Amino acid sequence: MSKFQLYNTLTRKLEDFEPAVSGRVGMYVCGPTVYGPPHLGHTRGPILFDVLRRFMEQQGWSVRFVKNITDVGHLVGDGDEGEDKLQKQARLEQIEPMEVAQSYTDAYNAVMDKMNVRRPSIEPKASGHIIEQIEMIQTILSKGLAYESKGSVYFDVAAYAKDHHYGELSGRVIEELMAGAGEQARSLEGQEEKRNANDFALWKKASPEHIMQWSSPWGKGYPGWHIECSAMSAKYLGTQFDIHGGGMDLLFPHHEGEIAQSCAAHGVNPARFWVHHNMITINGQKMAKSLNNGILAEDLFSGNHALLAQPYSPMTLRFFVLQAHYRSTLDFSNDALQAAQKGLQRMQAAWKTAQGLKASASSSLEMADLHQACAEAMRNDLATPQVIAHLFEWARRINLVNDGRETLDQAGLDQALELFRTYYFEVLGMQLEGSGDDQGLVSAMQVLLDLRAQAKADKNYALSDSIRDRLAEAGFQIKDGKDGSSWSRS
RNA sequence: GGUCGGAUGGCCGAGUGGCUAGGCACAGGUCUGCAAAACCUCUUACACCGGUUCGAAUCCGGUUCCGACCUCCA
Repeated sequence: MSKFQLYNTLTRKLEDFEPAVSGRVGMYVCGPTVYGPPHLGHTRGPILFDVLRRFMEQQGWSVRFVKNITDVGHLVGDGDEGEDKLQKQARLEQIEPMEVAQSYTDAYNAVMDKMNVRRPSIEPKASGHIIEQIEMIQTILSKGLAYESKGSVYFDVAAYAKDHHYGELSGRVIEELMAGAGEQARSLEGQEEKRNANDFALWKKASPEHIMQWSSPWGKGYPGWHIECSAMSAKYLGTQFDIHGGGMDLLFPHHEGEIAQSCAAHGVNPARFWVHHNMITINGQKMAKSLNNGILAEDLFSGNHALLAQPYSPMTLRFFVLQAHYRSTLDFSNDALQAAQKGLQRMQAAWKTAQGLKASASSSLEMADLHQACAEAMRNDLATPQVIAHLFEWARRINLVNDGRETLDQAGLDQALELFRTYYFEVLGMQLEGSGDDQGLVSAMQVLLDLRAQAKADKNYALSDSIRDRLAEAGFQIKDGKDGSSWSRS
């Protein structure tokens, strides 16, 4: 059996993955910055790392999965209110940043739940780990790799680069960064306090209108963008853990900064494997506010968006995302989503069919080969598109058996059901949709099917067709088979 | 400008040198009172130009386009 191979951005190669501590995996993934409702871009990473976690658990490893919530930083007068206005308002009318962060955290998790993304083992908030971050900054300061400047603390990239390789993850060359950063970076706030344009903030002095701020040895302020991940991952997973994940857009400067901070403070790269997923585009273009093509997850689910022809369910989204490899860009379009939706329906129908199959005395086809193929695909850098292709082949075989063209004995049938359960539900984390149908609905539908069967027996086709058509309008599809009729949501 | 990654059949999308991924759409067929569903068939597409090789979508070089990052970003 081949080993589990995972692409490591650090080495830009596929490598055999084994947990450093036998049987136990530590994984940290950069979570959302909760300053707005989750959009489609926020869905791919969570789905990928959920699948990675599920797969590793299926290998028998226990996974501690940490995903942070970034709730510090901006949140400065979200509605553009001036300071005066803010101060004059009654306290309860003021924007309370924690409340804003909480509501977006809830919105994020609601979307995750719908997509059947399991909650992490630990979901630490940056605001709850200010002390750890301050301690880490002090450690870096004590090593002479950071400096204080006007109430802020900056990481000294030039000093760090003397003994370390700054840029090892992103492939940036420090000299070029030093040379090129000049022009564009000048306009940024706070540049004049830095020794070098590439230095990044570990701690930022809070301006008066900055509502979220904490006391520190350097005065009131708030932590820099990269330090939270370093501090929290070290706290919950140790100074070095197995996997650090995130989007490719975080490669630089965020993850490069994390590596630098951790190497400075702890002397090691925090993660053995760095795993990055690619971006999502819409009709071939990147999502951007200026292009007005950003789609919120909830918009996709409701279909309430100019670019969407119809709603698409959370499972359609999950299925769609998994049909592309995580390191490829993935393009959203109505055509592509509709194709995914159709395929998903076919897959689910095959599962229902499989559950109703009766065993034959002997098997005319194998199922073990598919099981093997799915396992191989997953071990090959999480080749979920290939797993799905194999599951479609599984569906084809199930349908052949259902049509009486092939047979499965009890063992083969059990094996078939087990395969689908393992890979479709457990590893890919798919869920049946429409499973919210209660028993009353099922019974009522059976009454209608019985009436229609009677009408057909009486050759009253006007009536039987009317039942079928009206149910279709109501969103239920009737399927006539040899052994009677069944229904599904269309 | 720098760094990195792409260009695959009508659409999406796998493909880690030889063994035609898969889905959707279209078309033909089986089945059916008619449909739908299901099943079968739809028998090779890889930006361009060179090169390496017995053999290249896959490796090397060049060209043209596209994208991400370099500034908050999943």
